[in-house]
Parts: sequence; C-alpha cells; structure tokens
Amino acid sequence: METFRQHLDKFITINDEEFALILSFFQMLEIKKKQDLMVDGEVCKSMFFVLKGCLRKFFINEKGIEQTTEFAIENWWITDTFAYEHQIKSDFCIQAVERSTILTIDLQMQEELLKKHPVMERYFRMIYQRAYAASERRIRYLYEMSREELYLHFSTQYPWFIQRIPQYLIASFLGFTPEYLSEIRAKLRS
Amino acid sequence: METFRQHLDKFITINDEEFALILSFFQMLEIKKKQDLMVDGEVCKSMFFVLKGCLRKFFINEKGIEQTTEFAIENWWITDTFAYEHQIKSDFCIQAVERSTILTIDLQMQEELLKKHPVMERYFRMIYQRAYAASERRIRYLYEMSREELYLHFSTQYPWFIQRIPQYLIASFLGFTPEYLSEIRAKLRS
DNA sequence: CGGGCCTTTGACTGGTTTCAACTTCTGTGG
DNA sequence: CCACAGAAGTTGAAACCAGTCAAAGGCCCG
Repeated sequence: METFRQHLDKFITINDEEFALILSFFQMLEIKKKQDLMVDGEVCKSMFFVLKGCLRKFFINEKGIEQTTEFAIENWWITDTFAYEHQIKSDFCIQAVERSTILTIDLQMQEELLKKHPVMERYFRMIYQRAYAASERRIRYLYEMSREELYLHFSTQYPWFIQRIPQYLIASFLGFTPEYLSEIRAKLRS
Repeated sequence: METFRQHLDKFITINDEEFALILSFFQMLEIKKKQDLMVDGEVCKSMFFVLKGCLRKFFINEKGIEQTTEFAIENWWITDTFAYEHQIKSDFCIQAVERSTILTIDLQMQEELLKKHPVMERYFRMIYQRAYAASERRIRYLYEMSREELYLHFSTQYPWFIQRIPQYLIASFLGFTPEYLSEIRAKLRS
C-alpha cells in the first residue's frame, strides 16, 4: 500500500485520512503467473494497477498467435480503455506475466470515487495524459524504426526488462517473430 | 464558438456564464493552408483545438521525408503531449492541412484554468482517456493488419476523409510510400 | 498556358515471415 | 532429486510484402 501512496503523492496532495478513504474504493488481489484477469469476449469490467509484478495485454490474431500490445509493471495501469469506458466486450486478454499484486476498480466504483474525491479527476487526468504521451512516442517509434532498430532501442533503454521477460514475449511486443529476434541476437553477438 | 460549447457539453455541465469565463482562457486563430503552428526543434508551448479545418503532426525521418503520425479534425486536440507537459523542445511539426480555425492554450493558462474551473480537470481527463483509447486501437491495427488491409480499413471507415485529404498524406499517415498506395488502388480497381 | 507537384507504372532489392527441424531450458511428478 | 515432456530458443532455406529508384503522365493553380 505504501507503494500506491507514494505513487499518488507524485501527482496529487492528500493526507493520511483521505488516502485511507480513497484506498477503500479499490480491491487488492494476488495473481499467479499466467493467471487470466480478463479474457477475450468478456465485458471489460475493471482497470488494474500493478503494485508488484507484471501484467500484459494481448489479442489473438487471425493465425491464432497471441499478439502482445502492452506490458504493465509497477505503478502502471492496464485495461482495454475503450471497452472499460463503455462497458462492452473486449477483444483483448489480460494475463499475469509474473506473480503479481494488483489493485482493481470497476467503473461504478471509480465514478463514485471521482464524485467523492474530485482530486482523483486530476490524478486520472495526469495518468491518462502520461499514458497518451507514451503511446504517441510509441507510435512514432513504430513508424521510424525497423524491427531490428526497435529491438536495439528497447534493449538498451530497458535492459532490466529484457532480463525479466521471456524472449518470445519481447518479440511479440515489438511486433515480430521469435525466429527473427533470434537472428538479430545472433547478429549482435558476432 | 457554438461548436466548442457543444463539444464541452458532451463531457461536462456548465452554464453560459461559466462557459464565457472558460473561453477567455483560450485564444482563437485563423490558419492558412500549409501554415506551421509548431516546428521541429521549438519548445512545444501550446495545445491546439480544431474548431474547423484540419491539422497534422509529422516528423522528418532520417531520409528527410515527412512522416505524418496524426491528423486532427473538428473537435480534436493536437499537440506533442510529452513536450507540452514538460515544456521542452519537440521533434515534431504541426501544420495546417486545410485553412483552419483553431483554439490554442498554453500550459500556464491551462493550469490557471484548471485551478479556477476544476470541472475542466474532468473534461481533460475524459479527453485524454478518449485519446488514449483511440491510440490503443490504433496500435492494435498497426500490429494486426498489413499495409493493404490498413488502407482498406481506413478507406471504408472514413471515406469522406479520403476525399478530403491528398493521397500522399494518407500514405504517410498509414506508414507506407505513395507508390505503394498507388499499387494498392490499382489492384482494387481491377 | 506553363511549371511544379501529385500520382502512376514497372523493375529490382531487401528486410522479415514462414516452415520445419533441431537443441536447450524449465518445471513438475514420481 | 532425477527424468522426462513440453516449452522456449536457434538455425537455415524459400517465399513475400513493401521499399527504392527512375521515368512518364496528369492535374491544379498561378
């Protein structure tokens, strides 16, 4: 919980009492590795905040392959934003990459929270702004770099993440095949 | 202005008096076709809201080609979010595709606005949420579809936009060359 | 009516995928 | 604690999607 408090403190100013009240709107969960939090075809009922561990979002492409589009590690939110906002079926899955501790909230609770604690409008405004800025940069990278450059960039920018996550998920996230990642790594080794 | 009022009404509830106060934080501008609103290397000082017309954001890639990453039409915001938030130099340009009427606001004014009218925190929270949801879907499309499928999808989803915008900008936005777009169109014709 | 920008066409190239076979790692039950 | 099965990673050959380059045609706007 201390980790969530520190996270909130980076965006808004609240006292202990208010923090306790805010926290009561969330539910804490322990998730096993590979456990599903949301599956394709289900209504997207919740948002997930990672206190510890790592989640990923993926979809099944026309060849039946899992295509990872997003990772969430400590202090990041993850959900299918559109499906959550409109409470409709999602065509994504969300699954734990590692054993994780998370907070969840559903739309009704979140609206309640925002009504009772307007400071959280500011918090979520800043969170979405940050998330949107990140995806603007990500889209630029997708346009700008070859697959090989994407891997190089990613592995120098987040070397600790490369250690933490299996290669085939890295390949999937960067948008190419595990075989090609192997080839890139071989080339870099020599 | 009526168009901006209607836009705000979709997200928040305000009266005429409050709307007038809010509006006073923005500046209205008339922009000529091809006019620059922001150029590569400049600090990103403002956000732009399109009342009428169309803007685009692009960067210059290593080959010196303009790579369009975003269009903004009526009722959309556009800026380099990260550079704006941190008031740093942007490596994007923003330019008018058509003669446009826009609202602009800078960071200091926006903070003032948010302080005096907290309801605007809610507005911007929803705007960023919507923008983030859109870019989540966009990233999925980039992973899921071939270039040809991207064009097909785009041209059936937004046929009016295809009419409105020159082909080479469509190609740039979808991430391929004008030559390849020509080839796709030829194939579809036959 | 002319010039320059936009679009089209075609030949060639290369980055990336696909497929199949093989090796190495990992975790689970006996 | 070991054995073994399935999962993850590697390698190489063949195929393909899309880019590059060059040249010609069309069209808009001054």
